Amino acid sequence: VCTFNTVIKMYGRAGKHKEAMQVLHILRSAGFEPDVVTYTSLMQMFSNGENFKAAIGQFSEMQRVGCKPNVKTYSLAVNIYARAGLPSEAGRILRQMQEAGFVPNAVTWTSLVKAYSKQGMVEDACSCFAEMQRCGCTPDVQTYSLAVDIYRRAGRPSDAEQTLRRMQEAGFTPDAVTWSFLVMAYSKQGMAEKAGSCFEEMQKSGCKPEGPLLNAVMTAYVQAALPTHAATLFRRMQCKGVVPNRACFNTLIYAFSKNGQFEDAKALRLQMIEAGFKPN
RNA sequence: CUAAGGACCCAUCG
Repeated sequence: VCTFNTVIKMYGRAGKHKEAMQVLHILRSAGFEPDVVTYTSLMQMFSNGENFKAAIGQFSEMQRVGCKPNVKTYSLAVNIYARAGLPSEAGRILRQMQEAGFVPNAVTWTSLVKAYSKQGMVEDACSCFAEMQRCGCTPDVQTYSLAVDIYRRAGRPSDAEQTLRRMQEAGFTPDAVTWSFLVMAYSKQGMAEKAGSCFEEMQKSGCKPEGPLLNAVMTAYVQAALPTHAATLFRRMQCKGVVPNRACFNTLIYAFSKNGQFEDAKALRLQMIEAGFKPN
């Protein structure tokens, strides 16, 4: 079964749903029964393909045939409902999991926090984050990052920052993703100076500024009508060896165009191509 | 090392 599961996983990663399902049939005709890993792999495959109905279909099917989901399976089911924008269903799965005698872990809770925050349900997301801790589950970097994201979505940058500070007090080091949520929280409110100081603090703390984060800071400057700051930062970071990604180029080309700097925009487009990115 | 959670762009859909 392990062998078949591996093959299913590989087809799943390649997005080859039909082939994966064919392997499932071969598995059965070879006299084996799919196990919890088989079903979880299939759920993951459909979830990655954004076919949430099929993903949950596998979850139901396994239970129908008496294959018991485990913590990973339940966590994935919560995440599927989170991504599908169905937070109450996600919460239902977590309760169902507890009733079945399983203890939700950081992965499970993080998915549920995301389910609520994605739908803009700030209060529910926050109480979920609190309940997780009441249940004795310690949030990790990813959970804290999503907690910061709750306030970013809600347009509350100071609460976002407070969450990041609490995370540090709890002994965790914010990573590039955590910082990017905070930067975007400030960016959304036009608070470009705040975004810039986050960027500096982040670098001092030893976190490497990767493309997405650089883009978040540049976007903050552009939003605040400071395209020149964005351009300066872009060049300075390039000299420092930070590799800009496609998003950085797009942001800066947009900034130049909006500012009437068409020659700069055109030059950057060429530079973008040289860097191996195709303009769309 | 058979399966689960977080950011930007791209893609997709509206």
